[in-house]
Amino acid sequence: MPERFGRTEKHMTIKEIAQLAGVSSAAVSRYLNGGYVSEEKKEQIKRVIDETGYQPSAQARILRTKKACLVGVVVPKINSESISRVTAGIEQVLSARGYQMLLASTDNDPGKEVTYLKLFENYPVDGIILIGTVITAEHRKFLKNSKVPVVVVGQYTKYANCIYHDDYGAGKAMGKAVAAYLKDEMNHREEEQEETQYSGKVAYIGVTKEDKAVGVAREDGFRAGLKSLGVELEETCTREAEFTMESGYRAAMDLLEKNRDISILSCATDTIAAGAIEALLTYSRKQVPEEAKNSGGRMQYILGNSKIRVTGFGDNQFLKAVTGGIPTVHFGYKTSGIRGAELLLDVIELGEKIPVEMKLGFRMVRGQEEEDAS
Amino acid sequence: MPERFGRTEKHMTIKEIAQLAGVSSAAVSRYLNGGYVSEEKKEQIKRVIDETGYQPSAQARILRTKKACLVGVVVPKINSESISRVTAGIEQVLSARGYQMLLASTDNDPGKEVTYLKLFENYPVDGIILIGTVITAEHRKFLKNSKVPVVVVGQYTKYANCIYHDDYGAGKAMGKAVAAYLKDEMNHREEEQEETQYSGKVAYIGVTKEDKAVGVAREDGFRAGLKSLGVELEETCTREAEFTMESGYRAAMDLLEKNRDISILSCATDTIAAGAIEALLTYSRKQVPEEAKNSGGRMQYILGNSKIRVTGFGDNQFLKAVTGGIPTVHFGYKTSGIRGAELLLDVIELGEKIPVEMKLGFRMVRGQEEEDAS
DNA sequence: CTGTTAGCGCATTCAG
DNA sequence: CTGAATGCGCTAACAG
Repeated sequence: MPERFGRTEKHMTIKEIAQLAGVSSAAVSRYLNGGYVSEEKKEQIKRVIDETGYQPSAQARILRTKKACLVGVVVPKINSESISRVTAGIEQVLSARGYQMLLASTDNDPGKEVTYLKLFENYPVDGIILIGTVITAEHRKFLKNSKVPVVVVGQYTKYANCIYHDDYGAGKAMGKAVAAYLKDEMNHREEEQEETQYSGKVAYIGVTKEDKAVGVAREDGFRAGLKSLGVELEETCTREAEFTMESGYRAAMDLLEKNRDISILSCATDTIAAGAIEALLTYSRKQVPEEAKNSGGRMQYILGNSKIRVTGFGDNQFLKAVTGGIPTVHFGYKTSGIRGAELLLDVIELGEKIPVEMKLGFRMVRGQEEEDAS
Repeated sequence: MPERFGRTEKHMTIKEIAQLAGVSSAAVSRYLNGGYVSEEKKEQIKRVIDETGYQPSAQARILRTKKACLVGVVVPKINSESISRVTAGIEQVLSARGYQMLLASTDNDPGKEVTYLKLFENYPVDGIILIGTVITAEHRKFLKNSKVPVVVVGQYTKYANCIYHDDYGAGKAMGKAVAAYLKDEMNHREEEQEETQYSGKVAYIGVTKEDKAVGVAREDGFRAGLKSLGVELEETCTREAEFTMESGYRAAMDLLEKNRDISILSCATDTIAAGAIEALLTYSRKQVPEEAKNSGGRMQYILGNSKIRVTGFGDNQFLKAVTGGIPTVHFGYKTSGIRGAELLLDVIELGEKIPVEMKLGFRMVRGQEEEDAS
């Protein structure tokens, strides 16, 4: 093991390089930035820089030039497929236009969100993208007074350029699909004169109403979709969860314990849906241990005699891969990242002043079993 | 819609604040940093700052103080449970000690890794944590000469403080478990005198050998574990995949098409395993459409007559939730994040010079079915 | 307690 | 083409 690491070569400044090369610091600066330098001196400078491994302090450069070629992205969490899709989109246009991206994760804490926004504001970044969850008064205040341009992705706001998804429309489409499925099942049962009573009851696991997109628009749309086909969502069959699998698991367990006749369990996100699937798996093992054992624990959708279906939102590929896919909604997450970055760069580079609000559409994704049937 | 956003209030400097408050800039600086200021002037300054919404430029402060209370973390990808566990550990100790964390994702491109390391080196961060994949010559050069302290998590290196996992040991344990399972199955078949021939063949989907931890140590350990119980891994039954589900899917499909007698399919990561599960699901639907249909597409582990088991590494909770769990290995990812951050802060704050190499252990996680049996 | 002064490392004038 | 001088916004050291 070596005795110590790093800092073997003293941290050099442009001045020292200039001295070693026998030129002025300005010449070195020009050399670095493509200004006029004679071939002769170029050689000198190059030699010294190679020898010393000198790297100019971006820090100081930015203080001077006010240009970092960097944008900061504030995200609610790191371990999320939807968010990584957004950041992939952002990164794509950023790197194409010579920018780099720095991420700050708030771990679903809106307070931290503002903290990191302020950090970025006073840190050398040219712009900020906020992948929004809730927009509090603090957020609004920040957006109004920010020294650097900000675009908000995933939430509507009138205080900044924003790109959001048609959560209401998506919710409504899902509500209709769920209602249609229920009616269809009922008809089948009737035709086949099955004994088992089929309630056709639907349950919903939502999220905090403070999240206007996922918590409000998506759920309102869902209810509207159900209602349009005459199905009602009973309040005893709704729960509120965090944006985690564990929380979805708990909510689903509670729902299952208190309601024996749920036919379809819709969740506000695919992550929550994953927790719900886990709950069904656990619950069915508890309830019908024999059956579960015989099927190798794979009968997660079978609870007692009635089949419970789970639906989500977000089109999570991991979930689709390992379960075959549940009914869900595909949002253009990557697209929203792309558009968001483009918007931001237009403001940064072109000084675009006209505010933009952009709403992106969606696409229903049918689940495994329905696909098979078609 | 408002006409434009932000920058409504001109960007103020400490000097302007001082002028408005009728004091010196130094007084304002002291006010901001808790130095001596008379009550009277405090009032003045407070008033002006409140009115203007002034926020000091962290940028300039850091240029001066060489202290950012910030650490940069370079990660290979954003959408990963293991990595988010590491960053959660880092964040935990960082925030407890008054630091903030910035992330840079390289999207599995080792070239970008060095780019971002250099970015952080010249930006105001006090230290860097690299969640390592491959350590190239470029990496070593950087680690040797970095102006700021670096700790590497997830890979062994002698050029920096590092914290890594016992991948060899974990691989070996998994190899042994797989071999034991195979022998057990063979015995069962023999006892019950079943017709179906059971090959007991094992396949492995690994990753690039450039990744010394996952690609080399883990696989070498796995082979050693198998061998210790007399099982061999045939070269025709190995594939190399990227660290993605899609890649795991492709590798598994290829394996299944070219080898009809695989009994157990071990994967270098749970993410790859998820792709393999998807492949089994797809493949079995293709091969035995009737069975698959009858079981609602849930018979992903049944291929023809022989049961194929999938194993992974990483103890992915999402996978466990929706599938019930496959045999895998739990690494102390969060712990490595915690220790890594502690190490880094000790170097930053205490100037700790003694190099540290830390190896963390693991824990086997049995899959769903085995748990049931016990 | 306070204001003045001198840089942090760099890029950009402006004379030469 | 080039070097000396100036200042980005802030804090540390000093003298009041």
